[in-house]
Amino acid sequence: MERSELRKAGLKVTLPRMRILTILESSGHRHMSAEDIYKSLLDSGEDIGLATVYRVLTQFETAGLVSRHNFEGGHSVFELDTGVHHDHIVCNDCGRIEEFMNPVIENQQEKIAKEHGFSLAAHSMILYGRCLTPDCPHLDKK
Amino acid sequence: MERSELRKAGLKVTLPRMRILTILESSGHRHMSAEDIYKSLLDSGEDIGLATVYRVLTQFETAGLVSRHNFEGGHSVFELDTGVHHDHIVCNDCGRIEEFMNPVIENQQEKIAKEHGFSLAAHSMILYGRCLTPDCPHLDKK
DNA sequence: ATGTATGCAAAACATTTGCACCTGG
DNA sequence: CCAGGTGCAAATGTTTTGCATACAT
Repeated sequence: MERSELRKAGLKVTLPRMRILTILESSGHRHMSAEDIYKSLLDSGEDIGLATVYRVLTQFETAGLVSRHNFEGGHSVFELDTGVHHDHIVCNDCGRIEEFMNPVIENQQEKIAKEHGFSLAAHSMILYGRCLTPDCPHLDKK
Repeated sequence: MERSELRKAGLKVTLPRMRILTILESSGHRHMSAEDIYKSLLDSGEDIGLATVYRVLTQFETAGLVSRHNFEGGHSVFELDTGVHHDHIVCNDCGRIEEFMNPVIENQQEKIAKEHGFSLAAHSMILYGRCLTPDCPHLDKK
């Protein structure tokens, strides 16, 4: 149960935190911006401020419950941290986000860091392209 | 000469544009934020607005003279586009930025896109870590 | 009760835009 | 001369913060 996850992180079990966790778990989209989550809360009738959404997400990130990714265009997306590392490929047209994990790339990253005398702390790897699924809007664009 | 580069891009050869090009060419740092460039202009006594710096950089990016990278923390860095693709590894402590190009990673990216049914348009690959150079401040941090 | 959390509004950034004035070709 | 460029200030979009109030433990 998630109440214990919060307590473990030293966070009080509050309604906003529970609701935000629930949305991240049950929304159809694993990847959501703070604004997405905020709107989703409003839609379900909750009266939770956007500032709280940001505060809670930041705390969750610190606690390792959530991970944040900086996408192009200066906005972040959040997702539940399942503990399994992966990177992302994003469709420029429909916004679809898919996850991948490529061991070859992960290995090369370590190798590159070593070659440059760095100890690797993190990386951001995002592929941008166009998915060719039937409902992707780019097919209609002139 | 760079005047022709500008003309080729359909841009008038103006003082701000020349100055910004010069800074990008001759500054010790290949990677600069808009603010960095703006400050550098002020230091050399130029009276050029920050808005102009952004406008010019955006035009240069469109013209392929400059490339922009979205770094962590929601700010962009710009660099002269030499035509040679590369990615970046950044020191979290001293901000040092080094460039690399790894053919294995580039290949895997194409492969991943294919596997997911995407046509790849671009990618952002940034490694974050700590460089172990003698003057890097992290060595002093307690 | 008491230290945390929250809501709201205001602040902080990075970046963009509207507009009157200036300037390169 | 005149389209395009620039400075400045105001607007944007995203995220953070100050503060008085409300809540979990």
